Amino acid sequence: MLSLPSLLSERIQAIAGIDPELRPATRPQFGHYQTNVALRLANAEGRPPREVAARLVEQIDLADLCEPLEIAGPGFINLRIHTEVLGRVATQVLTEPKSGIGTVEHPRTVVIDYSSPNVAKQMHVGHLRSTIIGDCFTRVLRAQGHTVIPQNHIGDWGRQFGMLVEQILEEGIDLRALDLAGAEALYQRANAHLQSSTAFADRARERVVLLQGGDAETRQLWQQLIEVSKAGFNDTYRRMNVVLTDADLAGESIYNDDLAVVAADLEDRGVAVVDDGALVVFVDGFNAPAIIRNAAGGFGYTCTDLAAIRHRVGTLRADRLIYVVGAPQTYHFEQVFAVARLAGYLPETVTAQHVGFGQVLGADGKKFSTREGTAVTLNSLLDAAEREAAPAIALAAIKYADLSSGLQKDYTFDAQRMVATTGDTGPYLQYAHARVNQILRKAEAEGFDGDAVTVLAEPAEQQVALLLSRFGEVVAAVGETLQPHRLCGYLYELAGALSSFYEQCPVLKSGGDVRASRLALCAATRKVLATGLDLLGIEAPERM
RNA sequence: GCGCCUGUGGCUCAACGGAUAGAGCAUCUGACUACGGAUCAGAAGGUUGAGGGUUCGAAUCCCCCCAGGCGCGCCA
Repeated sequence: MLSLPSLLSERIQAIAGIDPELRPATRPQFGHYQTNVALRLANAEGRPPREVAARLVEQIDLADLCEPLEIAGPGFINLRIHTEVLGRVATQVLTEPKSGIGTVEHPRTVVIDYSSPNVAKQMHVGHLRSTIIGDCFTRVLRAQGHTVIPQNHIGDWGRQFGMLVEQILEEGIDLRALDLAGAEALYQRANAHLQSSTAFADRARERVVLLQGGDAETRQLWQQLIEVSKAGFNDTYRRMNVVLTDADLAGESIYNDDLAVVAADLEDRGVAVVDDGALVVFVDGFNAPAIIRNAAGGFGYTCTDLAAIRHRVGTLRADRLIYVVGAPQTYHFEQVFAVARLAGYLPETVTAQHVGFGQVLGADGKKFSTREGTAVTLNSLLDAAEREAAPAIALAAIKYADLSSGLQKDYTFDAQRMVATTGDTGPYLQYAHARVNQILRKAEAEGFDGDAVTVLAEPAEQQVALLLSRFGEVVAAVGETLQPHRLCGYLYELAGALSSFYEQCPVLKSGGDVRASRLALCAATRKVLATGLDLLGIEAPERM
């Protein structure tokens, strides 16, 4: 079914010939929607905007959906939806399984690269955002009918394993008794050892060769480190209530055998050239070449990312790639994408997007770190929020704080502000849901009788219905623009409209058709709040 | 040196080239024998970092500055 806003747009476009860029009205007196289509056409036609608007209003056929169109200001056309139509749409939101979220016409196969912690290190602040944002994308795109393949690109390969394995052997550690925090402590000891002893550094280097060569003992210890780390990651994922599973693990190591293949392929086809002993690709617009293989013969993360693209497009059949990785990596991904295009690993039909996000800052507005100067662990952030509120609320608070402002910006982790139940916060939305749920619970106890929104006499009722009709559009916009804060803003507006509504309009105490209609409106709102919060990865409690 | 991001009321953030720049927090006024006041209604608070330009129209686009952050060949 075509959503109400798209239906209106289509009708206007049929006459105007261009996308009307329909927008919610900026003020109540301007109705429900406005379009500036006449203003834009006036330029091309060389006629006064209001004259153009008058012609359009005469020809556009919207009598079944709207009150008579109005021309206002410099030439805006304002639309006011019939209340019967609003009621019908609100009822559909209640009736339809997907609450107005449209299934996309052309489903895509989307690979989303997110979370990506490193083996033998606890998850830190940086992983918080990637995990929350990626989880939201997975939920939204799946709801739209896309096939989503999350890829948790964990750091399970590289030189650090040389020193880790050597340290394990030297200390005689039994890895089965180790947890992730213990593994991280081991990492730090190994690193210090590496700095202080050239003999150890030499052994670590040799151990890397053994690991790459498939030496059994080395591989076994490496594998055990991964198991220990996975257990730790999964504890955190469970705590965060995200959809990632072991099936989504696709660590760097799985591309190990492809690295030399990619390098040879690029070199053979002349995409890459040897320069200063390294195999590199020069790309226009980049002031440094992409290094595929360093002069020592090693492969860096550029090569790994290229191999991953090849795999994701060639084997997983993805036609959209999304990387949820911090903003500092923007340059890297632009370059990797450019190289992949040159090499043909990324055909024109496949889109690739890096969703860079800003840093999480401490309460002092500076880079988040412990007193010792090390990065703050993700679990300690969850702990901090849980000191302010119950776990389900604390988690909602963190996720909402993370998703509700633009992703590019840094944001300050302020536990007290996040868990506030007033204002634009996760807990406020949860509260709105819990409260409307209480009304419905009582109604259900005495025989729920609202299944259609039929009466919308009050402005507060109309406002709720109007917002409900926009849900599908908002979700579609998030799927397209990858901006979760739009959904947050929408849900906050809906929760506010709901609060105003039940302040002004008694539900249980009203009677007859009005009561039934208001109950249906409540039910539709509860459904959209719960569905919307779920898309953000936030639980909608029945009571608080 | 080059490049990217950010700059909006005291604070935290919206605004997809459009009407009088919107919210929340904090502050001040109101509304409770309540469908849970964890709420609602209202007030006050802005030359959108500065200056030019494009446009019928600029927080938004272009140019030049200023401030802060982050990147830019052999780590990932």
